[in-house]
Amino acid sequence: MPELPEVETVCRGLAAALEGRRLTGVEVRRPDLRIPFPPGFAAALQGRRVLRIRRRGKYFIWELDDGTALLGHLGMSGSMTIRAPGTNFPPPAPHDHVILTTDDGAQVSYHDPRRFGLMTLSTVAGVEDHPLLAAMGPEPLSDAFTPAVLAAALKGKQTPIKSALLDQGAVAGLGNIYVCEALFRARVSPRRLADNVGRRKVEALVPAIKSVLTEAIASGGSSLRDYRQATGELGYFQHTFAVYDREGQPCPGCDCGAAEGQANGIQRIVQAGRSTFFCAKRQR
DNA sequence: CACGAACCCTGGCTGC
DNA sequence: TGCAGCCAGGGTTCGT
Repeated sequence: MPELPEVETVCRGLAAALEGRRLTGVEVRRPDLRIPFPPGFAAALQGRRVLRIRRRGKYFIWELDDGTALLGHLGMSGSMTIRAPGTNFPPPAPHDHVILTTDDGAQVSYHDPRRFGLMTLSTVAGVEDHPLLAAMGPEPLSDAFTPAVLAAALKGKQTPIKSALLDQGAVAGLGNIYVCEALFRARVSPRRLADNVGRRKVEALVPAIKSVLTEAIASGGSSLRDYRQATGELGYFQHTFAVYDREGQPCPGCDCGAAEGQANGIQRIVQAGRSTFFCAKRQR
């Protein structure tokens, strides 16, 4: 479910509520997420103060006051929800796998029906070198992400650009939705081989990726089925999708498919087992 | 080596 | 109404 904008939105919500707070309760209700919790997981968090919450790609990182880092991923269906101090906390729902309590009486629950998410421990000093993060590509919203850097990542790859951009080692944080949207903005066909994306198209892709991610973050992310911000609010970027999940609808760029009986419009294909949505007329 | 398919798991929707 | 089948925002592993 969550791609970079959703994880960023969740981290901002968590940071506002948790930075400076102490974790007074740690309840692990189900230990078998994608990878098991490490031994001593709950004890390592218990009593620690949260100094900072940040994001790397689709991972969240909590920096604790003893140099421990909590490193986690929301997978496809994970969410983190804050319940403010003073509210009546509902009993744990099915798939609430971790419940944290803070010293000001707030509660944070990690909920993940499909259990593709994970949480593990690292250190603040070494978390960037953790095996889960070490091979990750540049942050797309940083100044380090430039056309030259993207071109180098695509060079020689005989896989479609759609698949290449989903590779977290090329650029961090993109998922199925935002790759489709960025390719549309840059007018690049998802079927074009990565190695055959010319310099001008790479130069269009970089700002397309940056703009779609920036706008999605400003909208609180995209809520399709169960995604929510940490505050419980829905994101609303899904109303802005140009192509994602819009098969058969007119292309918002060239309006093909709008006229009666006209064959064009947004089409859906499958690449590497995932749906791709695009306009074959506008994206080349 | 580099690619795509299969798989991990559950829930929701579609169509018969 | 019931249920089988398919699909889903992620990532890893296995086979070609």
